[in-house]
Amino acid sequence: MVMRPTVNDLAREAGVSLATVDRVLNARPGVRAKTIDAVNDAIQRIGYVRDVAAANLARRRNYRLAFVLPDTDSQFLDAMVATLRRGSAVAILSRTVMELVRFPPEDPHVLAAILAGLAGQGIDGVAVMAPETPVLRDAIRALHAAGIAVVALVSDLPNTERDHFVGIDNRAAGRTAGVLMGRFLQDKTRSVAVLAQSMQLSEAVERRAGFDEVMQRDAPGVEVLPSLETHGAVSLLRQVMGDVLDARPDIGGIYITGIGQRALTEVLAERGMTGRIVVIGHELTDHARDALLRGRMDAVITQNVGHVMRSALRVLRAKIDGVPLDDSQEQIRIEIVIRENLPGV
Amino acid sequence: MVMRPTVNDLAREAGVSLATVDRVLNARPGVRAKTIDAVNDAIQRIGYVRDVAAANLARRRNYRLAFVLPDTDSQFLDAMVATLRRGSAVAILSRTVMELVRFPPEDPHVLAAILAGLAGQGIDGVAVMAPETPVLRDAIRALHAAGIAVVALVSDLPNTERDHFVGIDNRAAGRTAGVLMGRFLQDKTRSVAVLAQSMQLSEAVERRAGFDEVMQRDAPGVEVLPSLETHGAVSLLRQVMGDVLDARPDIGGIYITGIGQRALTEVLAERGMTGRIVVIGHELTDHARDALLRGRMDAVITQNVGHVMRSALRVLRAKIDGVPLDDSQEQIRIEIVIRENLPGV
DNA sequence: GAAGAAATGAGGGGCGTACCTCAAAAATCA
DNA sequence: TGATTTTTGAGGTACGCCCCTCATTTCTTC
Repeated sequence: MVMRPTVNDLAREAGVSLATVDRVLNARPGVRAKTIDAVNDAIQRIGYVRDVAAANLARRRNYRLAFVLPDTDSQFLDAMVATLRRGSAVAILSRTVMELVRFPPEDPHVLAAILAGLAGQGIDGVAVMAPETPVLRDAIRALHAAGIAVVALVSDLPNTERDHFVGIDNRAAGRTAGVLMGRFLQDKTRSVAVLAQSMQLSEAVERRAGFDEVMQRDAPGVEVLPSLETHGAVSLLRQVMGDVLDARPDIGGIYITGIGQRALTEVLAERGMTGRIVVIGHELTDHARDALLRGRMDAVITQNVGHVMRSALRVLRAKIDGVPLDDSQEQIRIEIVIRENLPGV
Repeated sequence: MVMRPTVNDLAREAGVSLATVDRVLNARPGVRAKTIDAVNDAIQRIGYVRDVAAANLARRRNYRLAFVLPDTDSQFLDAMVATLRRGSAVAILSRTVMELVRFPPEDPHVLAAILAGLAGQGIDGVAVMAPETPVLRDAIRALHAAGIAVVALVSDLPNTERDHFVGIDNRAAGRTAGVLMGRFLQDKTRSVAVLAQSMQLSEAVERRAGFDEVMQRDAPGVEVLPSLETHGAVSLLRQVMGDVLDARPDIGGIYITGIGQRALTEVLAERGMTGRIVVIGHELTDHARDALLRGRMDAVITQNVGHVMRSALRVLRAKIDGVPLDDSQEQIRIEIVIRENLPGV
C-alpha cells in the first residue's frame, strides 16, 4: 500500500497548522517568509505532492479550451476536427471541454477578433492553427496578458508569445521527404516536380526548403523544378500537371508539399503512369492511405493527428496548472508511412 | 461551466435513493432487477459517467503494476528500464506504482515462479515481455484466473490468456525493412546479408519472414543470405561478419533483425565500408541513433519505447477498472527513422 | 392476513484538498 | 508598555464518491 503524504502530514512535519499549509500551498497572503520556507522545507523532506485529483474536485475546476482552426476544406482539417470531436468525449472525463472554433482562412482580422472574443468568455487555453500575421501576434499577446495559455498547432508561430508549439519541424519533414525521394528515384531520373498546393501556411515553404537542401546534397544530378502552385482549383491543377508531364517526360518523381494528392494521383492513373513516377507527399489522409495501398503513392510524411490533439490538450492543461511537462512525450514524430507500415484504421 | 450529473442527479432521475444508486453502481447485492434497470435507464437518459477521480479518492485506490522484463544486457532493455523509472514518477501521481521485475532469460520456469509469486502480492496488473512457453501459458492463465490484468509487451503471446498486446506487428516491421532495403540498394547489388542476433524472442523470426516476403517481391534478383546467428558473442560476430564479407563481395546490404548493431557497424567502419553497404536495423537505441547520425546505418525500424510503456500503463489501468480503451491511441506505430527525421533527445 | 424475508431509504463518516470565518497569538510600532 | 497590525490556528463546509449501519417499507409465502 502506497501512502502519499497529505497536507496533514505536511502540517505536522512543518510544525504549523493546516490553515498555514493551505495558505502556503495556494499562495495566499499573510504568511511570513520564514514560515513559507519552513513549509517548503517540509515539502522537500517528506516529498509532498499535491493530489491534483482531490484538488480539482474541491475546486470544482473545469478547463475550457478552444481549438481555433481555419475553415479550409481539406481532408487533413477534417481529420483534425474528427479527432477533436472524438477526443472531447474523453476530455470531459477529466473535466475539460474542448470547443471548436473555425475562422475564414483569408482574413486575419476576423481571426484576431475571434481570439479577442475568447478572452472574455472564461476560456483557459487556446490552441490555434493559423499563419502568423501582425494582428495575430497582437491577439496572442493579449491572450497571454489575460493569463490564457496559448499553443500553436501544426504550424508554428515563432515570433508570438505562444507558450508552446505542437507539431513537427516542417523543414526536417521536407528533408525527410528529400532523402526518400533521392533513394527511391530511378538512376536515370533527371528531374523532379514539386506541387505546392498550399494551405496558406508557412509549411509548404519550409518543406520545400528542406527538400531542396537534401536533394541538392544527395541527388545533385536531379533538377528540382519550380513549385507548381494552383491555389486549390482542381481543374487547374489537372491541366497544369498535364502540361508539365508533357513538357518534361524526364520527370521521375513528384513531391507534394501540401494538399492536392488526390487530383495528382488521379492524373497519373489516367495517363497510366502510376508506379512509374515516385510520388511522395505529406499528411496521412484517407486518400493518401488509399493511394499508398493502391501503389499510387510511394511514401507519406506525416504527423499523427491524434497525438497532436492529445499533446495540445496535455500541454494546455500543464500550462494552465503551471506544472512542468514531459518534453519527450510531447515531441511529435515525423512519421514515414509506406504501404508496409500503414497503421490500421 | 460544465456540470456533469452526479450520483444525486442520478438518484433523483431514477426515483430511488442514493443508497440504491450506490448499490447498483457498485454491483452490491439486494436490489431488484427492475430497480437496477430503472437506474441504468436513468444513467442513459442523463448521461451519467462516474467521476473516476473522486471514486478513486474515496476508495483510496492504488494500482500496483508489475513490469516483468528479461534480464538481458541490451540497450533496448536499458531504454525500457530507464523509461519505466522515469514513468514511475508520473504514475505515482495517478496512484499507481510500477514495479520492475527481471528474470533470467534462459529459464522459463523461473519466470513462471516469479509470476506465480506476484499473484499473492496484491498486484493488480502485469506487463510481461518474454518468449511464449508452456509454463508461461500456465502462469498467465493462473494470473488471469486470479483477476489480474495481463498484457504482453513488445513480443506478443498470442496463445495465452493475455488481455492485450502492446507492441508492433513484427512481420509488418520486417516487411517495412524489406521495402526500404529494396529501394535503398544499388542496382548492381546481388545479395543481402541478415544478422539475427536474437533476444530469444520470436521477433527475429517474424521480422525475417516479413523481410523475405517483400524482398522476393520487390527485388527478386537479390539473394537474401541465410541468417547469421552468433548468440550474443561480440568477438564471434566480428569474425563471422568478416568471413561473410570476404566470401561475398557482392553484398550490398545488411539487415539486422535484433541486436548487434554496434559490433556490425564497427566492423564495417574498420573495413572502410561505411556508406557502401546499406544497413537497416531495428530499435532506436543510443547506438543506432549515433550510427544514423554518422551515416553508419541508413534506416532504423523502431517502436517508441515511451509510447509502449505509457500504452501498457493505460491498458492495464483500463482493464483493471473494466473500462473500454481507445484503440487508436493504443496502437503502437512502426516508425521508420532515418537521419533526417531523428527525434531530438 | 400475519409472519418472515427481501428491498429500499436515511444518514453518517471518510478520502485529500480548497476556501472561508473568527479568534488567539505574535510581532511591530509609537 | 500599550496599542495596533500582522500572522497563525481552529474549525467548518464543500467537492463526488465509497462504504457502512439501522430503520422502514414492500414483497412473499403459507
